[in-house]
Amino acid sequence: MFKRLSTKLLNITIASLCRTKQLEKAETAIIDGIRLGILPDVVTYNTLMTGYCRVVGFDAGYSILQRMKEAGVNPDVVTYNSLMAGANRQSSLFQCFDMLEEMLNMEIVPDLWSYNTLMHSFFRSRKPDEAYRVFQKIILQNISPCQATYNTLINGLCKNGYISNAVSLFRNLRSYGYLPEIITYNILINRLFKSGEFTSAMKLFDELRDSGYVPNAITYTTVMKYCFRRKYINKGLEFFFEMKSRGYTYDAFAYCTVVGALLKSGRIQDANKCMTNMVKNGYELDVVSYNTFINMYCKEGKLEDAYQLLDKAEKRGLDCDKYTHTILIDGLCKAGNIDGAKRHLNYMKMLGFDCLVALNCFINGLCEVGQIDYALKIFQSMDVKDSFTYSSLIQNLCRVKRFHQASKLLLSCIRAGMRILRSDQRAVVNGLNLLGLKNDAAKLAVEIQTAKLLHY
DNA sequence: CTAGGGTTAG
Repeated sequence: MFKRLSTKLLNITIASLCRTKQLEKAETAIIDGIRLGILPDVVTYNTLMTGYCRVVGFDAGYSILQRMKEAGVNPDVVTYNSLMAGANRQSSLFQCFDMLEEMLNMEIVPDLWSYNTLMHSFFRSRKPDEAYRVFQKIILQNISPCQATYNTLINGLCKNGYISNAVSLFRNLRSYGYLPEIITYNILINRLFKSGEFTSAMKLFDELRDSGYVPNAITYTTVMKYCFRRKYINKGLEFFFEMKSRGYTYDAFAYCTVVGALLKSGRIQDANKCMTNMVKNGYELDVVSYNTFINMYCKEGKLEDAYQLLDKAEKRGLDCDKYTHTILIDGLCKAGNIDGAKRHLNYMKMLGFDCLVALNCFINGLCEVGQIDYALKIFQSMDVKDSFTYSSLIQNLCRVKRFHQASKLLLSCIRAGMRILRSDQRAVVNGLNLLGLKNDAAKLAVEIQTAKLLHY
């Protein structure tokens, strides 16, 4: 009896340590427990495994499976659900599937959560048909879906372009005996915004309030973000004040959203005040918060402070991401430090990050200092480009009246199926006209129309 | 074990 109670206590300790990412301490606690004769059980290992999946990754989590077998503890359905979730977190459908198969081979019966996770994994990998088949399997096996099943389904349908199906599922939830939760609203509101349906999303937001729910931090952060995107800065800020008045400032998500918008709209002092408030709240900075801070310093022109912060983040053991480096490269370009930007870009490449946005910033920076031909050379060396890449070059080619080159780029952009700013298109056509090249201008206009027909 | 929110370039 005493021992069972102790294992329970051990498990609570491990859970708390894993939640706060203190894996080493969790390991120590297990060893200390064994010394005292408290043996870890399946729950101990499952908890530890979840921790490793979250903090390190799937492989690290999977290695726990070996350890538990060696310790003579048999894995159960939760073990495999946890591994499936770990695989899903790093978007590995095949590993998720492997885990399901391994579970079946071990004659462990999958439960609702196994299917929820598998469905989620299919949706994430853009396989909506397979995902839906998992849902049907749940129903056919007479397992009662839970709220999360429907939430996952609604989110996945939206993500894969079936918004109207998701909306009607949402509307029918009551008839299946489920009340939409706040999380269900949040999912649909976010997805409606993401697909450009601003008005419907805002309507659903009102409906959420009318249904007697109080929006939570996630609802507010979502709504704010898309208000800001539409340049409704003050409207977004009103929501921020409203959420603050409700006490929802326990994490950095809202602050980063607000500061990002303030920086974009040039309200740098306000951004600074906001960040100061965030720090005052005592929240420990994570990578995104650092990025936002670094971005602020760059916009203030304080590159040295920005680099000092990068240093601090790295010393704290945080893994900087592609945003961190892109922000710095853009900062260097905007400060006119092309050599520095080039150096940082090489460093970023060496680290293996996706450099598309950083390269776009660099191209922009090169054009800004008149090195268009160098920018074109970079452009040609890129194997992935987007409309931003084209846009910078087209605008700058127009600026120096190289309209023929601009029109070539414009056409290849549209032919590659990318949307491009109307103002860019006009600039090229008008430019040719201005030079008296009426025929070329007319021809380009026709070619643009034809290319668009094929793609939009 | 689980579903929803944040940061980059025109």
